[in-house]
Amino acid sequence: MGTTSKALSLLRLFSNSQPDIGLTELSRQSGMNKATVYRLMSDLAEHGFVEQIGPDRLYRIGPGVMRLAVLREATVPLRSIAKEHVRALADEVGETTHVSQVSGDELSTLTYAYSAKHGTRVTMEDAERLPFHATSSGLAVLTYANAALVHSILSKPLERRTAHTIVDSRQIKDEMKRISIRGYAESISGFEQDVHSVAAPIFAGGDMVCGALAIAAPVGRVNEALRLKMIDAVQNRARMITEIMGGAMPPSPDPA
Amino acid sequence: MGTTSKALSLLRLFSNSQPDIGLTELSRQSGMNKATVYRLMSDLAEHGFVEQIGPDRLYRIGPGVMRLAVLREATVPLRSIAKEHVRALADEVGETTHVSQVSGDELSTLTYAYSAKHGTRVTMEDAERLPFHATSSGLAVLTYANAALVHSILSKPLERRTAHTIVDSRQIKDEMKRISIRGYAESISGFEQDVHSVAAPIFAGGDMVCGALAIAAPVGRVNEALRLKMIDAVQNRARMITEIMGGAMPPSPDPA
DNA sequence: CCATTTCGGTTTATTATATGAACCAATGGT
DNA sequence: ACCATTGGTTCATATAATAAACCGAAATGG
Repeated sequence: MGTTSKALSLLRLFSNSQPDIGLTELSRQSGMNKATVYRLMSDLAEHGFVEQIGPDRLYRIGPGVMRLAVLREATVPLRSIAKEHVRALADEVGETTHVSQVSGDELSTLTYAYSAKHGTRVTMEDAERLPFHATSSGLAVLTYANAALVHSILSKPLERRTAHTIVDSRQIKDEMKRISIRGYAESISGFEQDVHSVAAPIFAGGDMVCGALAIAAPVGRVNEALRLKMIDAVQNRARMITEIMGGAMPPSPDPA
Repeated sequence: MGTTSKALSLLRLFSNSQPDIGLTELSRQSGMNKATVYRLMSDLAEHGFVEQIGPDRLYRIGPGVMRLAVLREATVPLRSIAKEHVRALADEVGETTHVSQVSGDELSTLTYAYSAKHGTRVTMEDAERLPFHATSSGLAVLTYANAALVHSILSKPLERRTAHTIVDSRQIKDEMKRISIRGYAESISGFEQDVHSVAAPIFAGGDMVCGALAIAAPVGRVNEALRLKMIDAVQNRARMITEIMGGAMPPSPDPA
């Protein structure tokens, strides 16, 4: 692996549940030598991608990424657009909504919104990585993704998250065919127990899938009426976002 | 220079006025060999920091930075907080406002807001880099920055942006002393002709300066009444943001 | 319509750079 | 008082980065 890739892969270790990481811990989790990690992190820090805080010199994501993010949003304003629609959709349906975004072979939460309608709700986490095979968002994206991404995901063993997680790649492919016909993906307790979610793909810049819009509700609350409402609403909103992003839904999926 | 630093420095070439850059152009502007740039950009693309678009394969900032940005905001929510206050301040004063953020030895625009009160206004640019010596925001930050940053900025020659730009480091230091006493910085046509701006520092995590809040108005509109209003409002808002960010304004600046 | 330039990308011998084991000094818990 | 752990440093070794030349394709222009 190239040195640059090593440095960038260190950034992947940071997450919402692990926002601050020490030098030794980074070395452990990355499998790289401590001296190597030290130098790489110093390089990253020099450019503001990470910063060190506190007396124990833990690293965290730095201010430098914000400039790039503002720049990104200036050209591809997916997050700011998603924020509005995620809010509107949550109010409309009365359940938790979120938009996730593809980057390489990762799918992660961009923004989400809760509804005040019910006391119980599905809760979300910032910048959470979503597995493609176990979430409705992931399946929605995978269905319209290029063959390279599909292969990259399905060739590795699929993690069993719950008793309901589909971990057989053949079954996933069958499901993808159904999704391409219906136009939406559905997952019942496949990722988190007692979460029922539906999702629709978002396209940008031609017919390239760039993410997904999803609604997630507690399983017990999803009767057939709510389910149909969720499916209808998520598809409509996803179409709206796609249109604003200058994208187009492919009329029929790649039959290959 | 380390390989990682080279790769990251390539990202600095992207800006609002130059969001898409080709391989050869990157090579030219960075002074690095084309093959080197190619490999570095490939590494960056692999991690979603850049992506290639269109038939001419131009590079632009990729989706990967958004995940990091969301993560950053989850721990240091400067931008989301700034957004609200920048909006409120613009409405309050009737002029353009913005918050900028320090990253390493760079200061760049995080967010800004316009007021609809007047037909003419100072316009801003996303993710714009602001020179420390020629803007009120820059001077506000520099005044409370650590000695290393001050030296790093003032030891290099200072670019003359307009006829009014102060380019003598001794004069800058004198001005910094005055700023530390007054609590705000002021710049009249130092960066852009006919722009009068005032700024106050923002602190976070102790007494570390992390950015600045500023108001900018056309020179012709700034009578003494408006000027005093701007100064008062910008300081109040900056204090509010600092408080929310868990920061503290140092009672008296480093006398060194 | 052919010649030229420019583009993104690739190859390969050379060389500069990254690496990792061992080693500090400092801190904190037992 | 001791041991374990932390962040950080050193330096010989080996690996990975580099730069010039090259390629095919697509514009450019006379």
